[in-house]
Amino acid sequence: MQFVNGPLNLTETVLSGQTPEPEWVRNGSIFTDIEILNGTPVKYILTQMGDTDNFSIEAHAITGKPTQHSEEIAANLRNHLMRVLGLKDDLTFFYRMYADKDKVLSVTFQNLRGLRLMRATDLFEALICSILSQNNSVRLWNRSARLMMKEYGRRVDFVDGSHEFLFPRPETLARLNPRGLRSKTSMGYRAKPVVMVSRMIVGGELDLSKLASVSYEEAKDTLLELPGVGPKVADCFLLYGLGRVEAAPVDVWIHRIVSKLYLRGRKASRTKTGEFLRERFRDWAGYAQLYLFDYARREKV
DNA sequence: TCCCAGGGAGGAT
DNA sequence: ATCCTCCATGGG
Repeated sequence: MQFVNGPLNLTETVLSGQTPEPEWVRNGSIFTDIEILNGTPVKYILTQMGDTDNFSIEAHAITGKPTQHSEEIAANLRNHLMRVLGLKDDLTFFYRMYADKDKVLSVTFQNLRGLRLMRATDLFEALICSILSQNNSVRLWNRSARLMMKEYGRRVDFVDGSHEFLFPRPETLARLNPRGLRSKTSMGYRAKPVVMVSRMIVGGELDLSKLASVSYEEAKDTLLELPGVGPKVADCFLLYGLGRVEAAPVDVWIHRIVSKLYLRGRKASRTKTGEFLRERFRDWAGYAQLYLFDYARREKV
């Protein structure tokens, strides 16, 4: 890949529980996802070649019609991967800056080198996934998302005979009875806010794209008005959906590890923990949070 | 059986 | 502002 800043660990990145979209399907070191690229559904199969620091990404693209221009699709896919895998983020700079500056954070660099922030392709998808993740495990919210796609998403057939289901549109989810959605996806009480937010978008009360052009604080205040959206889900959407790298979602893992590693075991509130991360790491707060989260979860701190 | 998972809402203090 | 309790669901 051209114009990549620093290393990549594709497996760690995809499996790190981020909420821009449902986790890509994994088969060993091969990952599969589908996306609408320039109006065309594309199924792509990825493998990282080489190693973390000297890599390339091998990609096979499969489309729905045999007549599409492969060069254009390849270019679209390249742009898509650059964005969704955060390949422009200057990880080398990040590591260098905090190697001396923060001995706590830099410890996590050891095993997580090449871990990157993913970015959403679709804002609605990112918001719904973030809502599903509340008080839930990565495994379970992904299961609910997949069930929802299969039940309510548009089916796309590919030239190799396979088929996939897209993430449902807000119009579709807005029409549902929350209890029906709940029974088919086992998302529990999260079904109600999922439907309510969908209805707000369809009704024009909520325009997620508008949040991209306002300040972090203003966007967060707007998000906190939404049902099922508190500080953590709002920050997840700001970070993974809108790409606001100064956002630092505070979940149980971050709350624990920041208290332990930075505050000598003193328990700060979740609000204070978020403020601490944002003030300390500024434009790298999202990355600091990602590394501390993955480290905490991996080490079970 | 209890506790936990990338929490949020509503209420009481 | 901070501290309850409840909210579904499945895994350990």
